[in-house]
Amino acid sequence: MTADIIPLVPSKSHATLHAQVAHQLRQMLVENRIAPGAKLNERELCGVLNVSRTPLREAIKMLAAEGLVDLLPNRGAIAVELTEQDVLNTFEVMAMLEAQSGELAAQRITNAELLEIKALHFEMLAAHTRADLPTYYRLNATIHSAVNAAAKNAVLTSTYNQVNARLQALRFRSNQDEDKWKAAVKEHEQMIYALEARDPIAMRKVLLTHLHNKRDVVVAQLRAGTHAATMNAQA
Amino acid sequence: MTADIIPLVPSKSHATLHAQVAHQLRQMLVENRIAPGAKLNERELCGVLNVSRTPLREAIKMLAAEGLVDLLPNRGAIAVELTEQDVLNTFEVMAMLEAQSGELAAQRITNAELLEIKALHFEMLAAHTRADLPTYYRLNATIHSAVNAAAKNAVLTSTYNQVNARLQALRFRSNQDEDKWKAAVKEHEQMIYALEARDPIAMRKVLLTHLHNKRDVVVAQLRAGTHAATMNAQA
DNA sequence: TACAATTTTTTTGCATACAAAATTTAAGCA
DNA sequence: TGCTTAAATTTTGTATGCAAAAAAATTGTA
Repeated sequence: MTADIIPLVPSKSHATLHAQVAHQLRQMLVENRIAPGAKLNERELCGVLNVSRTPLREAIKMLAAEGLVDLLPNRGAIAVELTEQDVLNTFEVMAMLEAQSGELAAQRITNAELLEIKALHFEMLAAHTRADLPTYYRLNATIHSAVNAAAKNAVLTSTYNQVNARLQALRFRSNQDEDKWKAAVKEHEQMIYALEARDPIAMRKVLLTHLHNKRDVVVAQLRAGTHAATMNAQA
Repeated sequence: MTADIIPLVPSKSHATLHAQVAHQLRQMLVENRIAPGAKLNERELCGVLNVSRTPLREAIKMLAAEGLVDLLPNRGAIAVELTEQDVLNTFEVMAMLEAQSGELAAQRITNAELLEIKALHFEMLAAHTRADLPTYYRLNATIHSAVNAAAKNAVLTSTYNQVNARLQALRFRSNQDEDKWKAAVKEHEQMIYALEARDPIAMRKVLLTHLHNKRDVVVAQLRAGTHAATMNAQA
């Protein structure tokens, strides 16, 4: 018997086209390569992604179920455009999910997980010191995911990821000022302390504050952006 | 000019086929007409629902994004089968969502909304007295939805509905004993009091207890069911 | 020019067609 | 019989085709 043939195709790229397309579209929406409110033209996207309409449409339906696009009957899909109220509502849910994740994580985290989070935290401090925003954001997201994973609840994780995805497009361009940034780093430190102490209540409190502040940053930026857009429209 | 022709097709049935199909499949899954773990054969479902594979597949993709079915590459979709751990995880998230809904509802509910919930509660008492389980369940779900609506957060509502849908299939057949049932009714009463008092903390507490008990009922039933299935398999 | 109606073009939604993969059935052989 | 292997069938995944709806362009008119 010959050795099994191990496919060179990376296992990460899901076998099916619609899954790949969904992944790519999600990325495009999160990175604002498709603007909020913009129409998703099927023929156009088929060209860009090099697939036929069938898997593309299947992917779009998944994104609709995830709340990333809106379906308009006979008029296709558009990237969701969040009103300020939508953003506030979303943060209200996110805060709850983060608080619960943190509370459970403080109860269930293993030493290995805690050490990894501490390591990530130091990496993030480095990025902050270098004012390397992209790396900071990546590590920040990784830390929050790690806390979430430590809660050991797959349903919570998937719910968290889904709601969070809707906000990513906003945060992607958010450029907080130095004071707010320092405060966020401080909150992350308190988070580490709460995890080390296995203190669920402290953890919940820190994360609620953290999310509260994140919300304020995003809403401020949103208002500034809306204002700028209004002025552009007037010019 | 002639009078406009008003279509007899109910406007509720969404214009697009894939949306209708998604609705029907969701219903079939929730009502256990498609058993957990069962394969969703496309050709077969096309016959039952009288549509071609295109809208059917689009609907299945939406249900996958909602977590109601699992997609197996090149092997189609199967109705999700929740392990006991999955059920516990789901209830952990549901409890959080209900508690938050209740807390917000206590702060934001209008008098009109409160009166309607009280009316529904009395209807539910009637159903309980008559031991009319189907009506009781329907009203119970309606009340919980009404509380949710009173929280005035659309993101919370859609998240709640999505997570709840995964449990509906289990609850559909759950037949609680008289003591548990009385306790549930009692909890609903306390809920009304907390809403009337606009007491968010009491509301949160009641709902956490309520969900905790619901979880225990479902898990007990699940174990009984699994046990029965095991015995059947042995026979 | 401005505006309305009509034609043309584009786009979406659904059905069908075809290829690849998986499953089932049948055949071959110890 | 029991098991492996190969052929037939089914099923999934993707591409294409067609009709209806929407959007854009054109024409006609004041």
